[in-house]
Amino acid sequence: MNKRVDEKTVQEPHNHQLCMTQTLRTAEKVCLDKGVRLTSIRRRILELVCSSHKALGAYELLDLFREEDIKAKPVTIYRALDFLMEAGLVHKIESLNAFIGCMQAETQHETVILICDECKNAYELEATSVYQKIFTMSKKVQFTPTFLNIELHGLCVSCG
Amino acid sequence: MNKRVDEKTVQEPHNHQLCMTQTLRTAEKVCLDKGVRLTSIRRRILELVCSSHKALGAYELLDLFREEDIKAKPVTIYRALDFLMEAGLVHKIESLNAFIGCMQAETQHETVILICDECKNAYELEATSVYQKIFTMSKKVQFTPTFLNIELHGLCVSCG
DNA sequence: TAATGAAATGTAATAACATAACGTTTTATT
DNA sequence: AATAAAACGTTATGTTATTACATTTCATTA
Repeated sequence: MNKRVDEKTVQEPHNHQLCMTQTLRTAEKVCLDKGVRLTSIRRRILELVCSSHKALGAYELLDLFREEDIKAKPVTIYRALDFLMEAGLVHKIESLNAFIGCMQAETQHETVILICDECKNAYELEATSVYQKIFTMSKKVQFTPTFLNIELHGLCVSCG
Repeated sequence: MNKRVDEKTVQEPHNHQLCMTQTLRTAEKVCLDKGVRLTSIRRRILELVCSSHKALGAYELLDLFREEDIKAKPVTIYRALDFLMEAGLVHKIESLNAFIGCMQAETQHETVILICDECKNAYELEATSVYQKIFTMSKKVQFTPTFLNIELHGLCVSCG
């Protein structure tokens, strides 16, 4: 059992081992489809990001990564995170300068990120209609949208 | 005419001198109502933030502020920004680590921030129904919302 | 109106987050 | 095996933000 998993604070209680296994399998598939390489460093950092549903900072990930590779430097982590974000396997939570694994990298995800300010768990809620509404609004003022970021802070069911 | 104003890139062309005057007047009123003090430092930093519709970083503001107070330090700016954000007079754009003045501090503002990635102008669009929808969604998963941040990147009418 | 306490500001140091530049190694392809 | 591109190593530094503590300013009231 992974010590970093705190199932009580995950929004929907789940078998996290299975959750991770599936996420990693999806990652393999996504990278294969895209013709990009999920190297051992990238894979390991994805595992660390996904080892819980807590948003982790780059330097927290660095500390964890250093448990196995003492010589790792910040840029190692940032390069891996850039790759993983590009592949849609990891998202950055801008308001925390922290990162979460994406549990639905394959499927469409126009999502709102729910962030518990107590336990720092974060997860995504599909919100396509919200995206559509905002895109429509923006077009009315002749704004050409490229990327939408929605972050909702609050307390999760366990902490609220 | 203020050299920092670039009217072409403001979404709705406007008399920016008037825009600033009104924003500052609103700020006075908001602070009076709240019983908090809009000191000269705070007022000056609000003026700088509002001198254009571009999102400005704290250190950009520091450089501008230092034109008048060479001894100013980062914490001077951050303290003023904290105060102004608390009062709802300034918003932080998390995805840019930058700040904008709020043109509607008095009235309700459940807004989407539109950010032009070309000219860096940013402005707010009222989106109450979007907020309601997201709050409703979050409550369905027993999440207690406190603060919602919506940032839309793209190109404004002048740059698109 | 002087005493007082709270709020605001000054100052120095440092923490936290992120990237640039350049050399070396690994990998896939020929 | 030669080659070129991608990935990674290493050092340094740039950027954003806060902590801690001293001093000053301000509003209150004794």
